[in-house]
Amino acid sequence: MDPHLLTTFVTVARHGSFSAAAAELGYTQSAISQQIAALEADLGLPLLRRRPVEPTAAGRRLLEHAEPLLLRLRAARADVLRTAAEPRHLLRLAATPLAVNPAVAARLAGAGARLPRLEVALRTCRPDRLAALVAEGHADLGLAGGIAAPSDPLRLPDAGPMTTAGVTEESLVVVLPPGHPLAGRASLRLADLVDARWLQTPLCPLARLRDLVGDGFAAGLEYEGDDVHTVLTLAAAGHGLTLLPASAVPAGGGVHAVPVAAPRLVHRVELLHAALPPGAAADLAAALTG
Amino acid sequence: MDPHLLTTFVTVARHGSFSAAAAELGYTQSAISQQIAALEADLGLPLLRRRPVEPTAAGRRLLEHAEPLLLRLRAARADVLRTAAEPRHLLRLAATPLAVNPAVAARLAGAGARLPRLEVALRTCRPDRLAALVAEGHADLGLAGGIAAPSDPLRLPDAGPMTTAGVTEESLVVVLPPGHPLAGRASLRLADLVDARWLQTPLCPLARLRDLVGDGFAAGLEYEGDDVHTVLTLAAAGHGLTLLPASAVPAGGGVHAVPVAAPRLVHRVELLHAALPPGAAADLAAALTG
DNA sequence: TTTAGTTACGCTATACGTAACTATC
DNA sequence: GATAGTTACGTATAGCGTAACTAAA
Repeated sequence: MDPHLLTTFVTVARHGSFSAAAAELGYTQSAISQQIAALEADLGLPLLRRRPVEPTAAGRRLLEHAEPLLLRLRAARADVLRTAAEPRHLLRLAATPLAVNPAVAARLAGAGARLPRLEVALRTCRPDRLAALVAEGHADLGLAGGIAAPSDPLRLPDAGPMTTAGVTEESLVVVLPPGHPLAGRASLRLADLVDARWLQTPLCPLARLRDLVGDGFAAGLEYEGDDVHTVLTLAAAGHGLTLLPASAVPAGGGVHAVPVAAPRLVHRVELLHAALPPGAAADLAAALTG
Repeated sequence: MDPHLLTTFVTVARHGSFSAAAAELGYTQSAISQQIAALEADLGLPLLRRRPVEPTAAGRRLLEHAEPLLLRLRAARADVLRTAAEPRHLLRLAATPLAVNPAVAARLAGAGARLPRLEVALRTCRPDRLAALVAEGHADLGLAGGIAAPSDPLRLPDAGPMTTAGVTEESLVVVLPPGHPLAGRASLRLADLVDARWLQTPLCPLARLRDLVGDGFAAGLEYEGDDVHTVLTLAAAGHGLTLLPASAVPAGGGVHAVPVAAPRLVHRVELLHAALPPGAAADLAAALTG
């Protein structure tokens, strides 16, 4: 269970090919073969079927573990190295697109005005990747947005010890295409929409909805990106329903936004960070959460 | 960041000695010295100060990561091996002491009556160790008890992908020593007790209370075991207050049990398991959750 | 001076690449 | 027969133990 072998294993599984993995990792194909053999010998189980290369049942199980394991390993290394890192003048802020809502943007602007020496680089990413970005040290601060019950914390992928703090909570709306029979309603109950077709997006993962509401929420179209505009366009074209914070749906933007009456859910934004680098990071964090 | 070196590092840190770690791990002291040196060279940072042996700031940071990392590694191995394990006739059930409450015990008895071929070995352990026990495959099923808001899941230490299902929820009482001024009350608000002295026990961790209620809850005496009787005895002797499910406090047992009015909290029991071994395990799980 | 971690050095086992082999499409 | 993974084998090196060394109590 050497992480080195684990990395090789996930690479082979991803490519479905020893040779391709060898090329990516800078080894010969023979070395990859030997590494996989070593891993299989260690566990005493075949992990891959050959020709075509695909994981066995045990291999699939291992894949589920390997990715988060390797992530945590990288996170641990990054965290330890951070304790000895140079002070940075530039603060790297990563956020999910919906996390930068009007309230958060205003606080950011306020902090920028009050802290003239603060330099912030902002990038957005999918919610499911944000924690990894912060944990691995590619961002100093993370603003994660997600769906949760009021004042409940978000369920973030576990990437090691991290500090989280609630920032804002905003009510959710169901995004309906024009002409939808329910478009005129003042509010909607999600329980009445479990049988509708929904967009599967990282911004509103259906698995999370099933978790919070119950079974149903069949996926219409799956969109793997994190762009709100694209989601709105897809929703307007009737590919499926989705849930967004009210402020993210423009008035008269071709879709109808109907508030969610039950269950009580919000779009919650949380600030997360590992050890903060010295400097303005703590000030910015205070400005965002305070 | 080889797990092998990580294991050596945590062992050395725990013992505060290279030689003691060498003895435990079956190496020479020289090998340990070389392993620590290799780890420090890999990270480019000193992790331990010598004579006396104690972790540096970076070392302390690494220790926080290393334990859960190694746990997950063992859990991954156990989980993969489980896919090829022989069917077991004996089902190993691990539970926190408070998880085996009257309702759960009755369901267990019912399952035993309906499934004559079911053989169950039950062991108890501290709540914070239960997830690890199940993840590492030392138990097939786990019954975890803990304090949570009603219908909220427990916060279990993350030891990899695991299935959880709620089993029971029971109201909580404050355990007061005889003669306590509040003993006569019909109910109590925890917010009024934040300044009292509390028992620090794995069954009712004060960190969790601070999380759910707010600051305060100073620790009187810390008890590291998982024995309910001991906790009751300590509470009766006035070492501090604690929270227990109502069914765990015997009537006329030398202590007063006063229901908690606010915030709304319960003692929740959850069933957790990784991949279930073939056989009666699924039946028992169904009997407990159904 | 004793105790405890480090360094030098030799040995072995591991892990890689080259190249020959083999099985599958 | 071409493609792709395996096996054999030679070499480099990483990791351990023995033993000599060094620094702190």
